[in-house]
Amino acid sequence: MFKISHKDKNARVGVLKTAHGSVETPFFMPVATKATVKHASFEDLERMKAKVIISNAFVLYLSRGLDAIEKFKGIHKFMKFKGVVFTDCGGFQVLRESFILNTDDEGILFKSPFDGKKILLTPKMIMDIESRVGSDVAMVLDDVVEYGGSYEKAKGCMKRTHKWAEECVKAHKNKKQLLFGICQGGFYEDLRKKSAKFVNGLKLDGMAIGGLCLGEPKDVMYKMLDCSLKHIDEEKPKYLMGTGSPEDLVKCISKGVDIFDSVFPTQNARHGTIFTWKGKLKIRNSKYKFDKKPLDEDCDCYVCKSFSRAYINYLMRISEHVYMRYTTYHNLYFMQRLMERVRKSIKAKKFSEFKKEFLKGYKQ
RNA sequence: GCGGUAGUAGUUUAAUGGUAGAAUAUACGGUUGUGGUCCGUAUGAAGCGAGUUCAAUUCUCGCCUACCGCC
Repeated sequence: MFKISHKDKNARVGVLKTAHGSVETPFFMPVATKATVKHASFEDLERMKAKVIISNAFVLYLSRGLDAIEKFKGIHKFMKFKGVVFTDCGGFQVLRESFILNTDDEGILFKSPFDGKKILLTPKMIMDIESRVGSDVAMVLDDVVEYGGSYEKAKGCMKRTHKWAEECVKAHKNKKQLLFGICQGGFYEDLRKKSAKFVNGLKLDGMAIGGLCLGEPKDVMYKMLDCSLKHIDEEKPKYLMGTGSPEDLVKCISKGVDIFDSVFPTQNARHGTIFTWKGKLKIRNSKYKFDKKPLDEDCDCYVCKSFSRAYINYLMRISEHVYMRYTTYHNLYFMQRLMERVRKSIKAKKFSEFKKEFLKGYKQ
């Protein structure tokens, strides 16, 4: 399932083997919650060589996409996506106030944003849904606590997360599908340790660290990440959920993280923040009004080859929404190339140099 | 020429005899397991002149401008 091929200190390159092909880690997954990456066609994803995406099984279920997906014998054929698909479980949606009604030990009671119906999501149920979606990697149901939540609350969520993880392992029957666990623990060191140890002990194909990047200061996030990573077996694939800024990825990879997903690159793209090898560029700013340069001078994506900053700036100012397609494409392309360079440098045992140089050049 | 109506941020507008509110535009930030194309902060306004009044963007008059009607 997962094999580490190269190591450079804590950073590593590995291969994750799934029902729809093998992919090299570290990698970044664009988010396709509702079976599409916003403003990116699958042709676009193929062209930028994004081989893994993550969808949300629970949202697919709520949006009544499941019947059609089953008719197509799985989400890959439904979306016409040739790569690997992860599915998230809906646990993160507890942080959306308009979405959640209540949580107890049995599961999470949601109010569907699509039709207002009440739905109790249980571990068993999400395993069934994820299996029907037919993703390559399913995530267990977890209970996330917000930043600032009390120790007692974080502890309660953690215990629930553990109980549900056991139930998911029991309910998971799909042999073609890998199952990843998620550890929690809020922002308390002892809980992080406890949770990582517990979930690490279950029969799972990979380990995710959840509940981070929720608005906490960076030093807190890295501290909590360290606490979790320390208690996860080295040979397991390690997935940090929800983190997606270029600097964070490079830093987290140096700590041994293999897999990432986040809306950060796509959301920033829609809001006009462009990732470049020299750092963030806010394409709406007036200084780009007449700029003939490409979005990123060091990028060879088709957007950078075709269009000027002035043009994208203009499209955004007049709300011609096609700019989102261009900026989304560029940011995701950037993430893919970043991961390529990371893997290459680890293989050459030059990751720390790469990291140092990248972070030096990448201005906030 | 006569009569009517209206003049408030760049634009569209609100309220008011006493601190002129918003939307949009502009400027700059933010965004991290997607409730979206979002959010935050800042800049920015009474056509001109006179009168009444302690105080006028507000009431009165004149001028100017725009629109409408009439000759």
